[in-house]
Amino acid sequence: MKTIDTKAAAAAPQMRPYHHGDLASALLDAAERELTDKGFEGFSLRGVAKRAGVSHAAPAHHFQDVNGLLTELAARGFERLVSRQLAFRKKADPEPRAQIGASVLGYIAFAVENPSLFRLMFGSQRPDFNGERLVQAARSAFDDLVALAAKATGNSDPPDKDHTALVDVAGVWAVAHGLADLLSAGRLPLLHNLPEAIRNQIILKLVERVVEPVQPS
Amino acid sequence: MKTIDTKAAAAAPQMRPYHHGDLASALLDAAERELTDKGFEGFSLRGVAKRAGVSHAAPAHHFQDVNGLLTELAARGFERLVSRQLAFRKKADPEPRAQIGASVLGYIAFAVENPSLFRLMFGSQRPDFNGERLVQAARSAFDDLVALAAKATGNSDPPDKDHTALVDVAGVWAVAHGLADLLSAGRLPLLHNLPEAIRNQIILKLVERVVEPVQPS
DNA sequence: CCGCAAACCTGACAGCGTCAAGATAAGATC
DNA sequence: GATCTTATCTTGACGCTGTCAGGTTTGCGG
Repeated sequence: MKTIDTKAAAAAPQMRPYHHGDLASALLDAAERELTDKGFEGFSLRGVAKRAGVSHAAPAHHFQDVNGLLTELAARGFERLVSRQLAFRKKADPEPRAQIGASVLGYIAFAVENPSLFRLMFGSQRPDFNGERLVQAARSAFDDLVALAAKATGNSDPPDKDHTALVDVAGVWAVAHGLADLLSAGRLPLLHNLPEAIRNQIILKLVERVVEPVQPS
Repeated sequence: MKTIDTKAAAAAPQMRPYHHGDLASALLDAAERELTDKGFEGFSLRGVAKRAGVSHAAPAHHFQDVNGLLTELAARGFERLVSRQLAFRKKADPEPRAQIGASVLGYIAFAVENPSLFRLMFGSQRPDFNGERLVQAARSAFDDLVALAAKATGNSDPPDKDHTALVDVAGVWAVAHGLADLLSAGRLPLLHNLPEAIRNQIILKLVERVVEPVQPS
């Protein structure tokens, strides 16, 4: 008979509502809380299981091991990173360079809002970066930026032969990631202590410099 | 000064004396090997002790705990980061902007050469960043860059009121750190697969863009 | 209704960091 | 030179971790 818990079925109808209902996503939620609470170095699989209210060995049935769980967590992180950038772009001027600036601001905002997740995504070796899932999620963020840079500088097509296009992409990527990493770690007090408006202004100015080739008049 | 017992050393060189002589630095050496071998996430204090040939509890007499050892390791890392930058600067043109470029190349070279140590220094929360030792070592790297940027742009004195000087410093810092982090993690294959000469050329071009304020006239 | 397989639990194992207590060597004091 | 002191290092134990083996519950297909 249909003795399925209604709220569990409503929460994730496509998942298998066997015992717990949807332990897989419940574990992911718990894992994210564990990550933000304990940091990615204090992360514990047993702690996640306890948060989800299951035994310490239950996660093994949904994720191969703790690294598998972290891999899925990182993949979701990359997807959210992209959507954060898109949200910033939506509210910005459609002009390509403004879009790049908005993307960078979104990138940095994500890192500051989710420092532990950001470290897991870029600083950890525990997620499986050979897996299809994670690779694709990570690449989508990159491809987005490449396309934007190409539109802004007029250098079309993927950057290969011509290094000038490469400089643009690498520059934006580097500035965004460098600021994101330093700011999310609180390692750049000069910028960190500024009011957000001014800080964003500075960031945008930096992006302007990087993306615009120096014109020798 | 520590003098190893002569008869013990002469009689059986492979049989270590009860008192090591200079275990503190031996542990640091072993810790660095452990770090490069196992990565900063697989790092184990017991593994370090085994490498140094002592019992698992011996390190406690020289470092408060594993985080204390990692703190010292990170502090030495910052010192080496500075010296690596200085080495690059020595071989470069004394002109301020060339010096900045050399510094960035040194920064990146250090990160690529010591990826695990770099993560420990910037991505980990285990070292004690409140301790005097580590703070001073980390600041020296930063101050160096600030002084250089001031010299290059003509904006003297520490960057405080005027944000333009701040943009310069933050820009160079961000580009250097962003590229260093991404390259050392192999997360920027576009640049990573290029021959080093071309890669350095691109990096220098990027630094040029960031450090040079856009001149409207 | 029955059986089966998926989902979950209990218990065990080795490895980890750390504390307590004992053993040893080096130096100080007499 | 003998004894005391103290720093150094070892051994053993504790609770924590991730993972595996085997047993138990649960829902679904026959």
